[in-house]
Amino acid sequence: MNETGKYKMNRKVPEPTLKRLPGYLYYLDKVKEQGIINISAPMIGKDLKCDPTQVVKDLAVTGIKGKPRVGYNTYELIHALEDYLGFNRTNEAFIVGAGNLGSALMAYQEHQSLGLKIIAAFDVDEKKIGTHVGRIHILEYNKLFSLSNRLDVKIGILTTPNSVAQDVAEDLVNCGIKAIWNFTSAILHLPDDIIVQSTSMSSYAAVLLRRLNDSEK
Amino acid sequence: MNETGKYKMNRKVPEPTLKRLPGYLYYLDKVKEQGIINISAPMIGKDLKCDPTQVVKDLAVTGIKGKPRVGYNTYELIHALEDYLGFNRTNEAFIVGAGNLGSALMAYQEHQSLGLKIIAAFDVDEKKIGTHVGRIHILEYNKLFSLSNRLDVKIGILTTPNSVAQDVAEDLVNCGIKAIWNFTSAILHLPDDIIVQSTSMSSYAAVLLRRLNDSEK
DNA sequence: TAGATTGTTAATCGATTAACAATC
DNA sequence: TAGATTGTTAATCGATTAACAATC
Repeated sequence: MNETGKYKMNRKVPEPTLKRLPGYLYYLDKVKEQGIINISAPMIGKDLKCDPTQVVKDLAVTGIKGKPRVGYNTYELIHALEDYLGFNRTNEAFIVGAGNLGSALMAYQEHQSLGLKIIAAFDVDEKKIGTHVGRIHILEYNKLFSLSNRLDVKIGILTTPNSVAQDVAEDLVNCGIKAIWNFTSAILHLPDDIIVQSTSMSSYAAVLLRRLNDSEK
Repeated sequence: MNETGKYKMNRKVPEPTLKRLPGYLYYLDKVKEQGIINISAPMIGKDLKCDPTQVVKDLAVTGIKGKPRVGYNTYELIHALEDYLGFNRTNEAFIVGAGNLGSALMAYQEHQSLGLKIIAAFDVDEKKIGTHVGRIHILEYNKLFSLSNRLDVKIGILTTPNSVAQDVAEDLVNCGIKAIWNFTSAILHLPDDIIVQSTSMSSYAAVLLRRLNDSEK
């Protein structure tokens, strides 16, 4: 069968590749600012400390074509990456749990460059309800249901205490959320078609601390 | 040659394994609370949605022994994991950059269960210097050098703007820091013996957004 | 004892790296 | 043209999964 569609294929793009793509984007923005029009994979590889062949393979998933002996057009490459990752669209999200981490994510400016737009936050804490972080209002948790009825938000960011994570996740799914960015330690049991991306601080701490202890022998 | 030392070996433990270990720990704490004394790998695998063989292999890195037909002693297993990961020690850290993300990490209670103790924060913003988040004081950036002379802190948490990340990282290394937890998007170029753990929010966003778009076909 | 589970060794799977032909 | 770089196909490497013997 022939390859169709905007992007190269439907063969699932490996997660390690996807995780590397924003790194290229960040790097290319700096390259662009320096006025470099064409950039080659070996050059990118050198600056980013990774294999040039891998750079070629990674960039290929966006469908962009490079020119032998020249490299890739910086602008085209940036555009292709942003388009492929969805960073140039507006991806609306709800956030549940307006504690320390939740508030930080609300205030975190960089989300905007990812096209992530947090349109409302929810919490059960009376003291937080009615307040806001930046332009994002913190609403009563129960409002989640009525608000999701009127809007078509697909992404939910979960920054609640671990103990209520599963219940809240289920509520989010019932509200039509298709993807959950889970910052809790809870393992979520949800329908298979729901995309769950877990970002566990403790996983990173584990690697860091263990490697540190290894190095101290 | 014979295997020596407290832990099973010096064959490098795979990063995916290390990343999974805190998940077991979180799960086992809940199991312990339920009064379950012995827990088997197939049981853990079922609850955590992963392969039981993988559970066995993962847990083996801590050096703990299970009993056929019985499983592992819950308490011993928790202790072995905490010990292996260094979560039951006090791992002192500096944090540089007291913006939104930095402040959130300072306030984030869960770090304590990882044995991570942020003992001071540094920033160049006059308005922040002298204030504190929780019990952590925000000091003038230049104090980093004198303070690191008196203390023996090995971990630096980097939550500065991207533009100064490399410079600050170099300063940290000059101050005797051995491991850097990098929350910026910058690629750090540091001596090979320095452990760098990069936690990039945009990598997670990339995977989430791309998978979401894939699922919408 | 019988049988479930550990723990090790082998097979598979997937990602990275290498090789090389195509091309500008 | 000559040569650097892309892009594809093959080889390697490493992690996951399967198979099975040991054991309680």
